[in-house]
Amino acid sequence: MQNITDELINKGIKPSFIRVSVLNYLRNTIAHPTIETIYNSLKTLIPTLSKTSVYNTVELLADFGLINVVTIDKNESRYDGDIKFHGHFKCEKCNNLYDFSLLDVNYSDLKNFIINTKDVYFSGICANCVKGGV
Amino acid sequence: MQNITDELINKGIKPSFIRVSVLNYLRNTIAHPTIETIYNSLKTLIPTLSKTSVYNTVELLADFGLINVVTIDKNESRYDGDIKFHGHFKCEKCNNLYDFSLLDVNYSDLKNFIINTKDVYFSGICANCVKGGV
DNA sequence: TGTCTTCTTTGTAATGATTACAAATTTATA
DNA sequence: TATAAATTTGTAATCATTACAAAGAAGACA
Ligand SMILES: [Mn+2]
Ligand SMILES: [Mn+2]
Ligand SMILES: [Zn+2]
Ligand SMILES: [Zn+2]
Repeated sequence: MQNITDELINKGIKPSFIRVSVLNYLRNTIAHPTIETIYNSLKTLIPTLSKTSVYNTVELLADFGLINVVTIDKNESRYDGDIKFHGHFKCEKCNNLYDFSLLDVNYSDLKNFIINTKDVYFSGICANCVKGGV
Repeated sequence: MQNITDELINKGIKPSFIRVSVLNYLRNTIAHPTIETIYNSLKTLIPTLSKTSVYNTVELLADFGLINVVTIDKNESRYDGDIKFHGHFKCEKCNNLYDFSLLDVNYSDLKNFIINTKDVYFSGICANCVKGGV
């Protein structure tokens, strides 16, 4: 938890309880939760929490590069506390999001372009659903 | 235009005027237009056109694999008449969408997964905006 | 401590793309 | 032509996200 606080301070962000809680939550889940899920998960820890604060907080954290926004879902953003470069797979059956390693993305045609973000989104059926699901 | 009609027929889709027009429009632009843009562009050709029909049509075309939906834009889908595998770059300054060649995407960790779609989205500043924009 | 200022958090309303759906229109079939 | 089926349209509903002003908490200073 101290490291989370330090991460915020190092970026010049005041480590309010909400900010520390949201960042800590995202750093300790692989679920790539939605706003709704983050909100519900922290509600017991922070009973006065508002959904607007969750929106505000993830926007702030994303702006400072502390988390990533995963827009693989067309109608609901998901948030990722893992900012190492990796790909995302969405299962069309169970809707779970999986991380996978990206060794390299080999491209051309972008001479003189400045590339700031690289997102790789796959979709299909996950191994668990392939062999019968739950 | 005949080839567009045939494409629809080959998929078992009745080639109504709207369907042929939308598919033909998407096959002849590199702009990756939004629903709004498609609607406005075809309004002169089809004065009675409704936005709902544009939604219905692109959904149908996408379901049959005749076009691709590009969800690089968080709040508005874009549609692509080019179904060959390629990446998309979104310029944060001019908001234009650019195609680029993807030689290969080298990944691991997806053993026993069935992969149906692969999307590669980059963002940053395009070459034109880098050297001063318009 | 009390006052003033600034930052954070909250609740509510507005926005806007997408979806739902039934009526109207067109097209196919007998 | 009459009937059925498919397509198209207009309007209303949905719902994630954004805007915004009020409320609350924290910091500075005397
Ligand atoms: Mn991830
Ligand atoms: Mn394209
Ligand atoms: Zn699955
Ligand atoms: Zn540009």
